[in-house]
Amino acid sequence: MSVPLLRNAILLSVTARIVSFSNRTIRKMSQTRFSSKIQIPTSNHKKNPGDESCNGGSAANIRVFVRKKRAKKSLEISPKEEVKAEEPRQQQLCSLPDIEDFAYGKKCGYSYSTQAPENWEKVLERIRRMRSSEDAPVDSMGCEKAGNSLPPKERRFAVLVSSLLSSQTKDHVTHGAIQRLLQNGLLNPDALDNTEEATIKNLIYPVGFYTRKASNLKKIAKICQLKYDGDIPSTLEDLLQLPGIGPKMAHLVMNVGWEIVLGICVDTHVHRICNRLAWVSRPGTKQKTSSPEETRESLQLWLPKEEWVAINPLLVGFGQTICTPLRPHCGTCTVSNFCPSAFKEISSPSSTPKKPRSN
DNA sequence: GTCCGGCACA
DNA sequence: TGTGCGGGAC
Repeated sequence: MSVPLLRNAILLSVTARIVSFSNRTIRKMSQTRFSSKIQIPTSNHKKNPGDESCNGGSAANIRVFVRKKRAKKSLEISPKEEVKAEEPRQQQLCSLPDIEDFAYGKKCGYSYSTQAPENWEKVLERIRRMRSSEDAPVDSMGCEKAGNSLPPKERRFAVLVSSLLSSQTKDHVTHGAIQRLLQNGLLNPDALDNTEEATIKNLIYPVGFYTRKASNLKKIAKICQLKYDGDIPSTLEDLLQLPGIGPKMAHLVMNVGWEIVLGICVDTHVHRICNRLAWVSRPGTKQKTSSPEETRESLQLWLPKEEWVAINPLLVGFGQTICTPLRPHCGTCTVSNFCPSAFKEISSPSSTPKKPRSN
């Protein structure tokens, strides 16, 4: 399989996590729609690969943006801000390591280990095999094709909304909420902006944290209208300025919405499993990373970029079925002999992996 | 660290 | 019935 094709296939699997395509649809689409070359907006395309002076995708930069975002409590849009947002992107964006550039961390002055852990390829392969039955909730992606049938701009907005609603919410619940928004003509920034928060809240119920999400949706719709001409932000830093969008969701939206891979989407499963496998560590130490962001930063230093997108659905499903947060099923796990944490946490009395909840 | 909020599971 | 799930804001 050629590299672009492989990339498309990988991209598809993560797309599925968000917009919940059926597996059959994915297989079908990988032969059709995505067989063409991925289009990358020129404004976002990466700059000089060797330029380490600016690192748009680094955790350090993301933390700066998150800090800025938090400092900016109430998000008011003014023409002044709009001008500010137009700062040269060249200064904000920059390249991430090439696949072969494992020494990237050193180049950036980080003290993370850039050494790939022993046997990582074997471990990934075995996890892939364990996951081949596709019995994890992440694989049973309802049927949400709504976003997919929309024009690009609306599809991107649907991806953003899906991401926001999906956190800590079962896939079918997210799907239901998206469907209701769609049926009511609210899956676009203009309509959402002109809708009562209470209405949005009722429509998205019972997704997790629906009150806050309804409020965030309305704010996001307004921002998209005023600053992005009804589209979604096209850079990581702009996405991070949206209320309710943190590093994890921002990377997911970049990957799925814009089809640009700037970083690994690290959620709680990826964070937990990478630490259990000792694949990541705090800078200059062998201690576990303390946050998903730290995990992302550490993982990106050695994991080949080809794996950046695929790693999320792979480990999420693995984390849902076998390497569960509580009582991991080390007895049935085929990588336990490579895992320094195996059998060190209280295991479930039965060795049969149970069907966990979605997401 | 706590809170958000429904829900699955021990 | 209590608890943990999980990303983001504070």
